[in-house]
Amino acid sequence: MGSSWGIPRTMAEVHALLYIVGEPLNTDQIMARLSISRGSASMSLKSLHDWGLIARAHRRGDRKEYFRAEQDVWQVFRIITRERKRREIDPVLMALHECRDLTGPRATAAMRHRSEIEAHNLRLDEMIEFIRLIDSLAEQFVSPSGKGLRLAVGLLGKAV
Amino acid sequence: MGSSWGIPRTMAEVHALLYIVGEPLNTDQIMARLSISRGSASMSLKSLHDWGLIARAHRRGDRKEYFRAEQDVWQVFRIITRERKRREIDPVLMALHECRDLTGPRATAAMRHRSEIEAHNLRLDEMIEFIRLIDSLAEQFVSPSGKGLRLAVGLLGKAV
DNA sequence: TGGATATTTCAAAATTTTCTGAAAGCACTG
DNA sequence: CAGTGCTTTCAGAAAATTTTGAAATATCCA
Repeated sequence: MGSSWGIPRTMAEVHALLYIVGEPLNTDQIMARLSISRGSASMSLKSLHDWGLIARAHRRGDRKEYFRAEQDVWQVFRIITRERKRREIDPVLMALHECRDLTGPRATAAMRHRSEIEAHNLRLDEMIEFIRLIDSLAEQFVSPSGKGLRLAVGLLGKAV
Repeated sequence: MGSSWGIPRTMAEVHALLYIVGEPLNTDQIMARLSISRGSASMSLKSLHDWGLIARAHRRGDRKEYFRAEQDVWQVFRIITRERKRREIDPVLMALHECRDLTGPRATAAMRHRSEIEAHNLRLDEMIEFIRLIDSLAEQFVSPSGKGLRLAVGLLGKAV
């Protein structure tokens, strides 16, 4: 599933395994089950943990680290959305602002190509405004309260 | 921008160029401007055209084909969302259904691991239901009427 | 602290994705 | 229907991404 979601294949597989198995597994179990290398397993687990999709767990009498996957699909979706927003929207907004700064009032002092620059700026502003909207929409979806997404589904369902 | 959006770099650049320039360009102009090969330009233009992000245009007295980019950011977003839904949600739904079929009533006839299979099925059903919701949400966003997205932004803005 | 076990790192290898450029294909014109 | 100009195709090249595996590092416990 995750491979079409912009997530490395192995990382997606590790998460899928932990999600489906439901109970905590350790690195060796994961390696064996998925036929992947130790390095790969370690990296995938680290990423998944950074994202918050899995939690460390320990068994007493066992020094190995075990990992358990978040089980709530809504929460999983929220986490993935947050990450995608971070990767796909935030940098774009920053880039747009940088572009805008380059042709701001100060930069147009040269007064050459004035109207052309202004046309570009209009277009840029329109785009910045738009991405801002999408950004705040995404923000709602990932809000920790968790209300945004359910609300959207509910509202749009009715609004059809 | 588009490179973090799951779109090939060159394709994104071609679209950006056409969008920013605003007026139609032909293949040679695009090649020159972006320093890319003819094949690459042709393929990118084909994809963009398939998506509906650019339209063919002709100048009289000129046999070359010109391309003009869709100028409305909302429409651009809708098109990209439609494509991403097609690539990221639809196949997942199909895969989930396939999985579900494998462990459906017929398959459990063997009666072994019965409860384990049922637990998996519950999980699977939960996920299918969830992805269905997301899918219909996306459907609203890409609806040709174009109301879905604006509505969502409006509603959620108020709902904060 | 030493030794044993578990985890992380990272350069090189494998894989996947994307681009190139030459050749084939098409369509118009004389 | 041959010539010209433009577009598309696709096998191989290049680039980007991901994985491996062994060495380095960290952790635990006697």
